[in-house]
Amino acid sequence: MLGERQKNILKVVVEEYIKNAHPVGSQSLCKKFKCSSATIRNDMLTLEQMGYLEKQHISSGRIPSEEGYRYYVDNLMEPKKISGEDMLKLQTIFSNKELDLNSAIEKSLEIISDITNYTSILLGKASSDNLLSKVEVVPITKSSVVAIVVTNKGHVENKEIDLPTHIDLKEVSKTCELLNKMLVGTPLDEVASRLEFEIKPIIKNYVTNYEVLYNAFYEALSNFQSEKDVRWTGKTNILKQPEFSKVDDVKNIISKFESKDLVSKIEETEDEVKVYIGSETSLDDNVTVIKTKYNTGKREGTLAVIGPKRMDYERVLNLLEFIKKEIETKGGIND
Amino acid sequence: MLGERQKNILKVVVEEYIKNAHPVGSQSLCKKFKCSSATIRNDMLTLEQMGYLEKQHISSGRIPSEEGYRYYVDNLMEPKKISGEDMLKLQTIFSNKELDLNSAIEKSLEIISDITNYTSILLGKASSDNLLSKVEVVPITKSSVVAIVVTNKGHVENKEIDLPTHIDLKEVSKTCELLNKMLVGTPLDEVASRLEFEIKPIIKNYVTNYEVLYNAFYEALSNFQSEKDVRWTGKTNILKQPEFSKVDDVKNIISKFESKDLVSKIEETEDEVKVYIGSETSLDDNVTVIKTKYNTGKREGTLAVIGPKRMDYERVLNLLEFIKKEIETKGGIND
DNA sequence: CATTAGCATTGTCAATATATGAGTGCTAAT
DNA sequence: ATTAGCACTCATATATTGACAATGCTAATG
Repeated sequence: MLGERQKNILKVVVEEYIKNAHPVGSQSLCKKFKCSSATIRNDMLTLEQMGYLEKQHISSGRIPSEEGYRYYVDNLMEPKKISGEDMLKLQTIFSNKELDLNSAIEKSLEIISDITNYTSILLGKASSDNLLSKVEVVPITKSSVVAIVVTNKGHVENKEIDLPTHIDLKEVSKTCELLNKMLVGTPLDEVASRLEFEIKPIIKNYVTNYEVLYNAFYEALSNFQSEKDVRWTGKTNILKQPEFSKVDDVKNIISKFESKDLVSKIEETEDEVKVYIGSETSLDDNVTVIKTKYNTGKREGTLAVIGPKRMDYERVLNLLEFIKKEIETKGGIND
Repeated sequence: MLGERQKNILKVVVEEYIKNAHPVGSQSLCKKFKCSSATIRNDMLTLEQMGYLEKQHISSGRIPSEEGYRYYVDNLMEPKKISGEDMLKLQTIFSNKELDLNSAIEKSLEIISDITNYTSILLGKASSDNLLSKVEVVPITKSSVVAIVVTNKGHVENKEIDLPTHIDLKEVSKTCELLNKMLVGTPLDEVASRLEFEIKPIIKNYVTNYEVLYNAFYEALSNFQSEKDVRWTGKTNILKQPEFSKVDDVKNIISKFESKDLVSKIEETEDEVKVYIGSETSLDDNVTVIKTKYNTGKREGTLAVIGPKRMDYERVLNLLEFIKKEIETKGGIND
């Protein structure tokens, strides 16, 4: 078990390191703990043996290990209130009646990125419990139409369909009507299968040239299903952090940001605001991700802030909690 | 004026440097030119004095200057034919009847990025000569709708509109009908002004609660106007090039990539395939951009490849020219 | 007059040495 | 349990050196 002073030393080391990004030596803590550097060193040694602190080399000061951050977040951090200044900025956004919810969310993430110099991500509109709400077809040229699909949560996707020249436009709108009649209310992830097993047999009888048309719609609708809406704010902010001073680290994190499975890695998260440190992120060992889902009933998505492990946990946690709450009340009221 | 041998030396230096990224010394060219290193040195000196070559330090080999690359592209490069291998890859894409044009274009840029390790960009659907072709409103909840706008080129945009609770849905669809009647066929960049000066006076009489509704549509439509479609391929490829071995250069180019005016910087270009070197790019002095517009009548956009100044000019130029031609024929046929 | 051989010059790069300073671990004394 | 003191370790910074790769220049050559 950790003694009281040891806990406090760990807390101070984490907070100092968060602030300055410099390893913390024993001397610098003497006044604060009213004891000699040797005493601090002894405690630090214990903390290191327990896995909470590390050294970069044998004679460097201590920095928190991943477990150290974790212990700090779970036990040491005092959930101070969000600072008045921060709160003010956010409140003016959410109380602005002119601003619709989407824009308010985006703006609030911009503020987070600005004041913290971290990167934030907004993942919108997970398609899993979206229901198909309308299919629309708009002719573009003689041989092509745009298929537009709208969900009950207001998510819109579109796909251009090139038609074989021998298809009559009437056939197309007939198909569209049918799709509307039969598919409205279907969860998006079931659309493809229902299309295949329920619609296909029927369309066969109604529409003369059903096969080409069916294929086109099938591709359009299933393509839609997989697309996700991702909004970055301050994508390169994290590079300003001193931990990213080596080329390889920079290249590495950037390519992670561009990778295709990033969305799924961020997306899987809980309802509450949660902290994922280093290896817990399944994204990159050098970063911390603080994220949460929001759900207004009408709309849902994920908010995430990505920063160095040396992230200002207290502040970001507070900010995200506040924003989540604001979104959910503002979203609720407007319903 | 440059002598024949001098031109050839410049040509070889550029090509060697493109291939190896190592400064080219006088000795290494002796055999090729059947003369002593001193002779080469003299010529190199002349080339340096004329601004075509540079040294990194007093005793390094020579590398091409920006003007050197320019001279090479304008006068020295022999527009060899596209290599059989490259052509084959691209042709299979464009001859694939299953693939629609958009996907074919994207796939072809993927290939360019793959084989060259450069970054490519596809800018779709410049809105300037898009005509508004349909406005659609889909109700989402009691107090919100999605406005969907389609252009004659198949570009779709949408915007959620939060309605004040006291507005009847019928008012909304009445407004929508009116917009369709009056705005279809209008160039996108005129929509906002026509909305204000022509529609507003009329809507006033037709719709009881016109103001809120008008504002909502105004915002939605003008917001739409400014959005652009950007597709990156191999966004981080360029970082693999040896010129990006310093942190600051990497951070710099990445933040340029994320900057908001990037689109406009890339977009302004000519119909033919053109080369912009270093400072000519107005993007970053360390890169070369080769770009072109394509226009199939039905669809238009910009293709661009971004690489180091030490870019393989011949190859990329050929690839882009080929793709542009393929797009325009394939696009034409499908009309 | 263009070309060349020869040589001093100038820079990079890698290896080596050297000093400095920050911080530790350990031990013996308090 | 705490502390003072000391030897030790390592990072960082700086200077020195030699090997090497090119260069510019000059004087000789065909």
